[in-house]
Amino acid sequence: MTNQDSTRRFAIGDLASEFNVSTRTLRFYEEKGLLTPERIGGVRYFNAADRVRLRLILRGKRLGLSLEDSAEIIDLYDAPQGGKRQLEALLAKLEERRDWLNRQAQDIAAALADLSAVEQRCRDALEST
Amino acid sequence: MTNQDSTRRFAIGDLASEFNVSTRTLRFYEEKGLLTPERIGGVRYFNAADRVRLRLILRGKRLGLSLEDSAEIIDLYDAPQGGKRQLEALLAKLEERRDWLNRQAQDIAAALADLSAVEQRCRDALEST
DNA sequence: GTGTTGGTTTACGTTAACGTCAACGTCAAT
DNA sequence: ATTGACGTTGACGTTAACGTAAACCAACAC
Repeated sequence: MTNQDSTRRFAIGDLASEFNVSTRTLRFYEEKGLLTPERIGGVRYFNAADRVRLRLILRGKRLGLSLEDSAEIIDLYDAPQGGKRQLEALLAKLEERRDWLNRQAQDIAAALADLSAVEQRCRDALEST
Repeated sequence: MTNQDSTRRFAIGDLASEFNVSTRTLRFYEEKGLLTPERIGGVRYFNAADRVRLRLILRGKRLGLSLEDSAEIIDLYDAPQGGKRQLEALLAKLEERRDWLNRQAQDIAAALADLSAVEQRCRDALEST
């Protein structure tokens, strides 16, 4: 049962093809401190945590975040430790993020509404053919 | 009652401050064919349609679209005319867009879920203080 | 008439996020 | 021993989306 567990390591090519990004991209992410693969004889080996971070980075990208923003957020996520002061600051940041995500959701809802309207006009136009 | 109506024109500075973008940005958008202001003695005057397009462009940006993508979509929206063939092609494109928007919504939902989890851990950590 | 405000064009600069070589090492298979 | 697949480090190239500066015009305020 200890197969797909958290001790697994991934070569750069494997991770790249799994997430459909280039190896260059992964090296770039390491360079930027977004990923921190282990090095064995110069060769990179990514672990499960790196994989999770990569997933979050790519989701962030899809949502229109810069790598820097994603990095900041992910670091926040990894960080629920520290004093009361720190934790409260973290909660505040999380609140900001939540607001942002809700605004994004509103934009999407609006876009979907617009799209439906256009679609309707389009169907009407097809009717009158 | 004909005040804020569709015949209004906007100077570049007005539109810029209303949408909180630079005038450079508006000129750039014109250059790219995203906006097509009228010219009176060399000076740009934007109309209500330009304003709508600008709103859509900025929403597209927030959702992570490139200007080119936004342009294509907006042009689609403006275009429900043409033959049956065209209309059906348009419907297909709209469907793609809808799928994309739904995926975006899923990403947001996932991000919100993650955020809630972190928030919970954070509150727990605050409890044990 | 001389600022101040708001517009114009032209053109070079900048940043992010990689792409794209080049030149090289390494290990297993033929 | 050489071929091929996979890895490495530079280092320069590219594209999008503007920023920024220079040099200019037009109108209005004082």
